Amino acid sequence: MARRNDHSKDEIRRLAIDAAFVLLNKQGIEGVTARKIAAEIGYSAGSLYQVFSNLDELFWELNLRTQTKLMNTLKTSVSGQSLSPKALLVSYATDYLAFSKKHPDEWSLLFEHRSSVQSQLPHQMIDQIDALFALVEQPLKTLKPNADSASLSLAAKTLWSGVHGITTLSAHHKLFLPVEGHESAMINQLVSHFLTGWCSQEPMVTDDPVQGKEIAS
Amino acid sequence: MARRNDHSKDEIRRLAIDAAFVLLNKQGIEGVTARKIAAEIGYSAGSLYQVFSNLDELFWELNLRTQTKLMNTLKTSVSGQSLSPKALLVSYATDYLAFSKKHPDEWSLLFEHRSSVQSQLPHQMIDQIDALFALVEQPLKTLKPNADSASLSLAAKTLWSGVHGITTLSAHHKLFLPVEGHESAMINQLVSHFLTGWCSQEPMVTDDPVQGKEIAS
DNA sequence: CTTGCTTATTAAACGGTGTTCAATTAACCT
DNA sequence: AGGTTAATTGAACACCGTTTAATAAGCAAG
Repeated sequence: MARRNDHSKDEIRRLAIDAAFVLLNKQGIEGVTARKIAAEIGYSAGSLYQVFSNLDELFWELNLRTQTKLMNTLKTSVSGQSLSPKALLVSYATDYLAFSKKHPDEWSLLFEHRSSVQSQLPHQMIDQIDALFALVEQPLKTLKPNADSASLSLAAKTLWSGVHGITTLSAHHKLFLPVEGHESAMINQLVSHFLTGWCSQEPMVTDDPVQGKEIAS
Repeated sequence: MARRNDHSKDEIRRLAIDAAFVLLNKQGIEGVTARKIAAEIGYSAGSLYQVFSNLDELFWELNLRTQTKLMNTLKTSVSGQSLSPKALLVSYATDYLAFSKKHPDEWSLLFEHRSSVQSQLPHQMIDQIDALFALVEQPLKTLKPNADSASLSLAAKTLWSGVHGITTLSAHHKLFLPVEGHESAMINQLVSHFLTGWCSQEPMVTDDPVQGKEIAS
């Protein structure tokens, strides 16, 4: 058959992404294949290549969708409430962890997918990342109103990397399989202690206790 | 051909793992395929299944090898030196990060590989993990000699999850691509602040600032 | 209304993957 | 020497992403 004109290219793109997202959550990453997506939307696999240059492009779209969803979750869950800076950060972190548990395959794809053609992430993705760190920096700025932008950015990245570490190890059941269910306590501990240390920190500390140790490239 | 008796089963197993390890580092995870491994050791792909029940089993062996190597790196790099607890932890963390940069594919396989048949990790792997956390708990115990085993364990897991988070986001170029090269500063900051907070902590704090927030399973 | 052009669509093919299996045959045992 | 055992392999199977030639539906012009 040819030129059915049932759907425009944009419609097919959206249909494919929708179907792939459902497949991702139903069957996991391995379940998202060109032929399955195509079958799901009533087209053949080849047709996908009229709309995506390759499957990687579709995976980027899935990840963008996941990240948008994650950001909306974080933003809306604390909306209205007026929490202390620390409570706010713990709340964000808890939601981050909860999201990874609720949508494990979306989360895995977001952080595990490696583009074969490592171009650079789409600007919408960068925007989402910026928005995430803006969210984290906000309560930090409340705690340290005089901190400059660079140190706020660094603190946010450090803290959130820690939260991400707890989340990713928990999600993949790595490194401490036997003892689970302690993630919540770990998040509380990490945020609490980091904030205590950060707030009690002398401004402008070089902070390099191990001399002569450099990272080998 | 049949029954060449060139090698025993154990020898073939070892040959295959060796070849796969070389392939992993030369061609990345995608480069480790049954046919390539077999060709490398002068056998056919089918022969691998006389020695492994499937390729997953071989991947476990690769990961075990990587983890052992990582542990040896951590242990030997600070041997002899007498560092402060904090400097010791920073040193471990720096080595952890450096390892991920030096052997990116080994590291990726270790933390990204998902067994299709999710049995349970081999006991040697569990032993290595225990050894890692023993290493981390040691300086923590120096800092807090009276801490009970459970809180030491929790602190070690929390701190190391944070270190792992920095490492994994750095290794995968995720979440903060634009600003790189700050990993070292982040590690220093994380360890410093966490230790400050942990040491100044009142013993037996329930530590739950956000009430009514539970993680949805 | 028919002709012809355009192009969306697909089935088939290509080279790859992990895995299985019948056939082969070398090594061992009697 | 002959028979048994089992290591080894090539081919097959069912997938995968991707490409492509063939098809045919829609459209524009005559």
